[in-house]
Amino acid sequence: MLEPMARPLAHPHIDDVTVSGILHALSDPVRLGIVSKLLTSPSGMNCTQTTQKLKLAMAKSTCSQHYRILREAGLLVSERKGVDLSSRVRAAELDARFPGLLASIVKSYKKETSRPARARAAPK
Amino acid sequence: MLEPMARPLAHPHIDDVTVSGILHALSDPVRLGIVSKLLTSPSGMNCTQTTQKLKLAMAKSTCSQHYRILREAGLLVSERKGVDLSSRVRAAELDARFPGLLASIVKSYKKETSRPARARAAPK
DNA sequence: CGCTTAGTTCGATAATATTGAACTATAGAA
DNA sequence: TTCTATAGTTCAATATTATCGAACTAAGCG
Repeated sequence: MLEPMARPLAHPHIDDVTVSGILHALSDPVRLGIVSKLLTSPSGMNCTQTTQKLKLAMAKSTCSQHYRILREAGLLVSERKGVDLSSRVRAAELDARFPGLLASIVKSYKKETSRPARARAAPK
Repeated sequence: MLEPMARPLAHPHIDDVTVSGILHALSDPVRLGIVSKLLTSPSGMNCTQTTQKLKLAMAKSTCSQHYRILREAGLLVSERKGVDLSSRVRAAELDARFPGLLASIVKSYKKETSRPARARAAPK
């Protein structure tokens, strides 16, 4: 009998990756945090580790969606590693297509998180 | 009698501008196009000119919303110039807060628009 | 004033995102 | 092999957000 064949994951060709797509994917603070974290996690990271490391409370279905969005925008490659799905940033490819873009975004993000936005007048 | 006082436009303090906010604002191709165009339009640009110059067909209410989103994300300053509202990019301030970010995004956008993404297998 | 140009606001509809529950995939134990 | 636990995905319902036309507000001009 044939292999059940794990459902193929959608990874766009690097030439199909768009700036708008990248910005949309990273416009969510959670996803930006994921990518930022992944860049310094050479062995990749899965959903569970993500929720732990970023100290976020979110449904696993939500985490799954975030990864799907990042993957479909061309930011990540995901592959099965035993029971879990491990993802990494397509850093080299992305930098070849849009030199400096991702690095610039992550740099700004880190600057921001190291010193959060000032307190609002009316914090709602 | 007091001035009718034009409704004040919301312009966030530069320290309240966030990376996610910027990326979200620019994640829409129309808005990215507007900002890109504005950067080379020193005298500013209004909604009508935007629709013309970018050759876009959109309701003026939609254009108004796009400008509102860009303004509230901290990307633009808008001011009345007689009958119309003229907007410009807060380039210097933004570059001081997030060095290179906007320039990097616009550079990538221009690269992309100068040579569009390759044709899809199934252009739907 | 009254007319024209330029935007904004509003109400309805369409497109996205979030979540818990149910389902699929893989590894390891019995 | 069958049973269990772990890790994600898919689904259906709900909540946000975006788009559009229509109605309304602001500013300049005759």
